[in-house]
Amino acid sequence: MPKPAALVLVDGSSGLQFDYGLPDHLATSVVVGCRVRIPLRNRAAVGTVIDLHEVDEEGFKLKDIQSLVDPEPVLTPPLINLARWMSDYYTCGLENAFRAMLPQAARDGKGGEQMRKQVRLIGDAAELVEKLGKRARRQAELVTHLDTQPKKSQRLSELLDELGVGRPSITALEKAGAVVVEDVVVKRDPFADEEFLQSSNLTLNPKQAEAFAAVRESIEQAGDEASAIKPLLLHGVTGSGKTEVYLQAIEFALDRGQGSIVLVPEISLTPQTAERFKKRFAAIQDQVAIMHSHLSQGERHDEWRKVLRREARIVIGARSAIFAPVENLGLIVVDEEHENSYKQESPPRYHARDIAVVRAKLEGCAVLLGSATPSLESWHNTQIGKYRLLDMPERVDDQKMPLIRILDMRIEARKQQGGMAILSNQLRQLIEKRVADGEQTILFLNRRGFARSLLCPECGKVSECAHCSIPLTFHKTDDRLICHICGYARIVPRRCGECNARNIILAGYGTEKVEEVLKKVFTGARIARVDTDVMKRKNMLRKTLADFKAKKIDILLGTQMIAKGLHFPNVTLVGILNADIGLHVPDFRAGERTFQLLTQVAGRAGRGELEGEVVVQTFTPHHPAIQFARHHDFIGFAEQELDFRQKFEFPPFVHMVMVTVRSVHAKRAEFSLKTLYSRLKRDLPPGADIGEPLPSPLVKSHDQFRYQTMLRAVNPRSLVRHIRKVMEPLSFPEDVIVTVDVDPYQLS
DNA sequence: AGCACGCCGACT
DNA sequence: GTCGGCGTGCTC
Repeated sequence: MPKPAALVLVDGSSGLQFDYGLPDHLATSVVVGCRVRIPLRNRAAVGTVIDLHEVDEEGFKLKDIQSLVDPEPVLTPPLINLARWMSDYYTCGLENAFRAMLPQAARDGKGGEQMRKQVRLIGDAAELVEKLGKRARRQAELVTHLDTQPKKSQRLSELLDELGVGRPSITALEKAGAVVVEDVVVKRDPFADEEFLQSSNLTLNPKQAEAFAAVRESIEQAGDEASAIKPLLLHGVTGSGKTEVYLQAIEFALDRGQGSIVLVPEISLTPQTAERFKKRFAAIQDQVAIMHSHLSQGERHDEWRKVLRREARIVIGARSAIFAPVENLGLIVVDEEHENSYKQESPPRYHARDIAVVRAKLEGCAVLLGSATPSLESWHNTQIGKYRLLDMPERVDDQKMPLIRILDMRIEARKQQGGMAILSNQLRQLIEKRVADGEQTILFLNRRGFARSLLCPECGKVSECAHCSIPLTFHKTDDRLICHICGYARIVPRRCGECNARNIILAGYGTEKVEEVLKKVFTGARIARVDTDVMKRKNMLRKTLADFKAKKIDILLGTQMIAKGLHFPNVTLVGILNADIGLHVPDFRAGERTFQLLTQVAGRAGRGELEGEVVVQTFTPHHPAIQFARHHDFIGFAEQELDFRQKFEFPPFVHMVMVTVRSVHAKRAEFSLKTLYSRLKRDLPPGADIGEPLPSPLVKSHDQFRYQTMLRAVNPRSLVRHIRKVMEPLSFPEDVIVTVDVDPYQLS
């Protein structure tokens, strides 16, 4: 006889799904999306209800759900559908998709408290070792080890890792009463709240009004089941007032009772951004939830709860906020949609902008992507009619775009014989004038440290990281060589490790070196440096930027950190010291990234009454990314770049899937990839192809050797299905890790 | 005999 | 993922 049952996806079980019976007291409260406690074998487990249906008990008896972790469902039906889509598209496993959607605290249902298992020794070590003797060698080792630990206890997972013992050994000791395994609470931070004064809507200029009308229309239409509503791409130059359009669109949705999600890149989610949104909706301040990675577990959980309970209807957040459980969603905004930080580089390797588009489709809501330099993926979609393009080509303040000058550093290098050609004469003169006139300068260099590498002129050896295959960067402040991949640091050698030569050369330059040069050249000027090294100290960044705004600093030198979103009206000169960094990396997106970066940095100039000027120093002045950026010509750049992408079959004309094999043993990684490659190559779906198995451009990282092969296809679904089918029956050695990255952004 | 360890299949 | 069952091989 058929009986009602709940299909439960069990946590941490690599995808097990089982049916469970519904006891009377839970018959009505268990719905799809609930987290439940269930018996599994002889232990207790937690899982997510993914379906309710009827089953015939044949041959076995259904076990009952024991209890609810959370009285309410934590995942809405559209989110479950979204997770299914993700697991299919990214081959990531449904439970991985769910994991991305829920804050950890909500997953374990322990009220936001993070627990960990701790093993503590009770009883006398010497006595126990004596008793265990040589019979239970492993157990004796454990006891001896625990005896040396502070409080005679250690985290279970660490213990297993460090000693290489199995869980059974600990269970045996536990049974014998020699140790106890206990749950320990990890403390969370408190949450501080602020007060915000209401700000009101600004008047929209004609272009903004046009864009807003389109968004409004989209929000209104999205509700109708029948109309497949197009995503909107808002191409608005820096300073064209995109945020005001977002704000009014959110308000419009809110008036209809609909919630909104606004995604911003992690770096732009500064207190100022959050403040702008909180201020606009100050009357309903608690309705704005903020989500980003710098919140503590508890804080994140609190914000997420506010959304779940419908206390917050507007969510502002970084990447993972796309999964906020907003009910009756009206609008999703993805600001700076071209930003690479929307791509998650750990499983599930999703792209939040793409998820936004899919979620909008599933939820039947509007989606608005905004950028001054749209990704070629999104731009292409407007060209083929998949997305609707909205255009805001002018600044709200009617300011002209800054004049951009390109300086050929090849000529400069010839002039400054033997020098490093860091600062051209023209740029130096322009800065001098600004300092004299009391105007401010921003200098941009996307490389931190003092020297890029230490080079031996005798044998050509470069000091490399012990764990990664890249040169170590010399940091003068710390007087250390530091690896920018893994953080490994070592003292600076006086002699070459290879040939013992003494005359080691500092090759290439970074912000530290430039700061030193600037101090020598502009004596008396007030100079500040902004990069992750200086800004490690808390509030240092905020203080430096405040000083700069207060005109206490003449020249601000920095890395990417100063490229985005900052508004300083007194800055009339922006210098890009080396536009070529990042241009010659083995990545088909190198040109696109450089164009985006140059445009963004240039946008820092002339934001006030005074006109701005931008100087770009480069060794490749004719590169299209540089030339089009110079003329503020996004469309021109997109056209030529798309030509190139089409000709060489790169995204957005195909989808790519990167298969990477990692291992501490180079040979094993290489061999495993070759095996995998030969199997992937058989029966490739039509239209798909696979590249040679090769060492990754960064062949060694964090002590692991990496080998990769790139697959491409117009239709990613069939390709991913093929990869999944090939990999399923395959097992690799324990120390070999295989990853599949769909639509990868990191190619090294 | 008692224990460690590796392999394998089941878990509703 | 994790547990239990089973076979093997080692030590007492």
